[in-house]
Amino acid sequence: MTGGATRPATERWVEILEQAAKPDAADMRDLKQDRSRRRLQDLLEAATRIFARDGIAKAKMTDVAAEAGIPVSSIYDYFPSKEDLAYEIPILRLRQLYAGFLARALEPPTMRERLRLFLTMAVDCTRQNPDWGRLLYLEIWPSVLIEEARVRKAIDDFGRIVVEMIREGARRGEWSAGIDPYRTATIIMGSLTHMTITWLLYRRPRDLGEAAGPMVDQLLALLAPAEATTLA
Amino acid sequence: MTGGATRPATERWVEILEQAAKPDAADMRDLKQDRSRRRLQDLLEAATRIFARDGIAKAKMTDVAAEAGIPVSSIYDYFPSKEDLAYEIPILRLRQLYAGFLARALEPPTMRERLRLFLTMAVDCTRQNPDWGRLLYLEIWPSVLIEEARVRKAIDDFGRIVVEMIREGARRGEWSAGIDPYRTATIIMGSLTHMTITWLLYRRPRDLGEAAGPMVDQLLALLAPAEATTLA
Amino acid sequence: MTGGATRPATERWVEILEQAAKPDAADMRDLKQDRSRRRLQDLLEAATRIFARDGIAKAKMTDVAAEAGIPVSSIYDYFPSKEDLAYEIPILRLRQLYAGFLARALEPPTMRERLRLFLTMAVDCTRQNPDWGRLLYLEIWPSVLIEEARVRKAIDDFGRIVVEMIREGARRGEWSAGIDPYRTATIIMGSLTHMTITWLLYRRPRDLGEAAGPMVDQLLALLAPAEATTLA
Amino acid sequence: MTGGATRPATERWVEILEQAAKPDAADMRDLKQDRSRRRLQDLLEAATRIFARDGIAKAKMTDVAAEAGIPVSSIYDYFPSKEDLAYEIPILRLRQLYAGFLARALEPPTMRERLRLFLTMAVDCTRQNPDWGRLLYLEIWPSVLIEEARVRKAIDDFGRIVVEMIREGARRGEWSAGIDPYRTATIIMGSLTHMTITWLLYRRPRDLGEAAGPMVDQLLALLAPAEATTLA
DNA sequence: TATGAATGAGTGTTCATTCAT
DNA sequence: TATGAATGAACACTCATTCAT
Repeated sequence: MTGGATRPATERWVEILEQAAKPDAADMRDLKQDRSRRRLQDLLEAATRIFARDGIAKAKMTDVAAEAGIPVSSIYDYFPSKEDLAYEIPILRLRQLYAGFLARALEPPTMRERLRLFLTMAVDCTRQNPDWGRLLYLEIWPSVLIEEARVRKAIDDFGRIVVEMIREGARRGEWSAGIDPYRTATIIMGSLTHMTITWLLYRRPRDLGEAAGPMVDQLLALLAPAEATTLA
Repeated sequence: MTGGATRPATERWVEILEQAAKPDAADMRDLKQDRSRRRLQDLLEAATRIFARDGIAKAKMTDVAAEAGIPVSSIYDYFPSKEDLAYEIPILRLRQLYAGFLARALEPPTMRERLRLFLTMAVDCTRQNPDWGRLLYLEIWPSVLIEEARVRKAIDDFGRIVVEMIREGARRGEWSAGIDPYRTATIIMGSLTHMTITWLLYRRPRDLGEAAGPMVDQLLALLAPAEATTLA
Repeated sequence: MTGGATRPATERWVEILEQAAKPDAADMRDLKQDRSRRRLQDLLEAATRIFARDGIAKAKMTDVAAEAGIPVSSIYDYFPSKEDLAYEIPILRLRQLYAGFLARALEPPTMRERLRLFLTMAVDCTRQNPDWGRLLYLEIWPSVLIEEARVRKAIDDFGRIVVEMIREGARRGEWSAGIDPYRTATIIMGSLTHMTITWLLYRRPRDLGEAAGPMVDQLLALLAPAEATTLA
Repeated sequence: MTGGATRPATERWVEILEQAAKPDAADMRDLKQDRSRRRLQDLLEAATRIFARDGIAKAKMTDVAAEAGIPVSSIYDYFPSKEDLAYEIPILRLRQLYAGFLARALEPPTMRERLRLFLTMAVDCTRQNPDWGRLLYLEIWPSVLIEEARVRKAIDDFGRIVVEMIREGARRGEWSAGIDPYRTATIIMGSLTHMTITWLLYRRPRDLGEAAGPMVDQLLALLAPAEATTLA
């Protein structure tokens, strides 16, 4: 279990993480032009702001275009529809999150610390870009309508990674193998999501980053060390 | 339990609950006609289905009317706008939930059991009417746009009640007074919400009601008995 | 002047006046009930106010009913449509004007004085009830759409009476027979109408009644005495 | 005539006329495209016809669009609302009238002739485009509802110009300084308006242009030469 | 007669998307 | 590639009028 140096990076959670961090075919396009890349960047940022402010359904392409400082029709050079534009945003940034975590995931020696790092980075992602958080947590994630595979996958990857990290931790004996990884993942993710949404809607707690620490601690405490498990 | 028979029903959580269960002025209107009441009922149910299916922003009043079997213009006899119609739905049903819990809240002897009852009833509410759940959890609750006071209040009441019940439990010594009621409430509500949303979107776990029990158990275990406390 | 006692009341202008002052078949109805008459009165007054304020096309029956303090559907007991209600108002009041003038028309000895009386009474009619004036001058009279015979007739009667009075004055030798009665009537009526409309729209001149006197004087001066005519 | 050749063109009536003939900021827009200009022209003409026929309030945008041969939504590329479209019509054409008069206003040597020219041109404007006349005289001018500054101003300019021309004539001694310019202007404008409206509604007199001459003559006769004045 | 309730036909306006240049 | 201009398909909401009671 405890993994010697010989074990290749084939732990399930790393596999999922690596694949989640990898750009997919659909994104390989427009690396061509330079101005084009900048415009795309502007566009995505503008769209994030507008969608976060008005909601995807009510947001107007004119507003997005104006915010980005480009003509409306140019948006259609990059995305085939308003929804596609909206969906691309969480996909890209979640990929950044996954890539960022991948780069540092093996630094901490324990799964507990790695999980803490992942969750903290996720909360930070929203804290640093609340508009993106609003878009993800208030528009995309709960949307009845979004069935587009790529978005769903990007979002679901989060859960998968957490579940697999919990499993790996159990495998390594960092906590009891009796723990239900799904339920625990639900508690961890649900709690952080709820805290994040509350912050997005009411700005409470004032400082999301500050509040995240103790919350994560308490959540990780659910993963009691194997020998001491009392409440699993 | 501490309280003697003399303690009047002025515990904070009961106060909030009572007031949350009370119909407000805006609803006192058309109890008059009988046919009218039926139509209103039909309308609300139809609207719940349509809004759950298409989302509020994309739902068409014609669809709602058709589903309810009434002319579009009749909807406007009851509600001034599509949004008002949509918002009324969670308000009414949450009130029912609060009223239902109020009726049974004092049956269990401990706050722990009362909290379990409340949470179970809440989950059941969605299980029995998934369309309503979709409307509440996927459309209304996270909506960036909804600032209408009555909806926000009805939703926030849920959190207030949970927080105050946790406080009351601590006061009674059922668990440690050191527990942070807000964080604990966030964990409890976030976890259940997350589970519910997952069920609504993916029908996993298959049986929400069955999964709720263990989840609630585990969440209530966070409210560990105040070990050294003898008051409990 | 000329007219001896033997001349029967068959002067053309009197004929037209008498017939214009007579209620027509369509009005003979509802003299029945007493409450009904009162309601009708209220209704007409309320309608005058609302139509004057919002214009006939934009005025709402609900507003009229509310202003009159009766249910909307009751309006339809009296008038078959919004337009009919609107048109009845000038018809009735113009008839009052004609009847009022008829009662006093023979008091002054000369046609000049009679004409002055008629014109003054007409201006007074608006001054005393500006809402009615707005309805007549700004809505009904110029309306492209109104072709209903009764309204057109009631309005045209005014012109006919003026024209015939001018003719009668010429016949009597009060002014030159060379005067074109149509053109003169146009000048007289146009000038007064223009003054009235200006007053209705801008409240200038401040005091319509006061301004009417000199205006009527100047207009009647157009009807120069036969021997002195210079500008006919 | 008082002024020698040195008198600059600062006579009040010329000032007003010049400013009334000048396009305002709001019209400077889309002179760009060529096709666009043609479409706008078509649109304005179509709208004139439809509004003249049905009245502004009852006219349908679909009808206007169909008449213009363009899609409804294209109308909104030019005007923000039905009313704005309707109001622009008299504004534009009155400006043309003012500009046309400005170009020829100084040809006749006397104010009397200039006034005659102005009034004749105004009547001609309606005669050549009766639909426009209907819109102006039967819909816009008397409308209770129109308070839009630009329309009111365009219309009021007419009165201002007439008043100032009368004043200038008195100043030059073409007629008595004792004449009340407002009342005289009211008579002149009211008479012509009344004649015009009668023509629009009943096509009487048959030939408006023919009837206008004698009418203008008679009206200008009100401006009797200042008897003792020899300058005139 | 009186009226609350019901309704259908109507309409101005919006906006994502397309396409000629 | 870039974009201004054009457009069709929608849609929430209104309101005069009707009618059962």
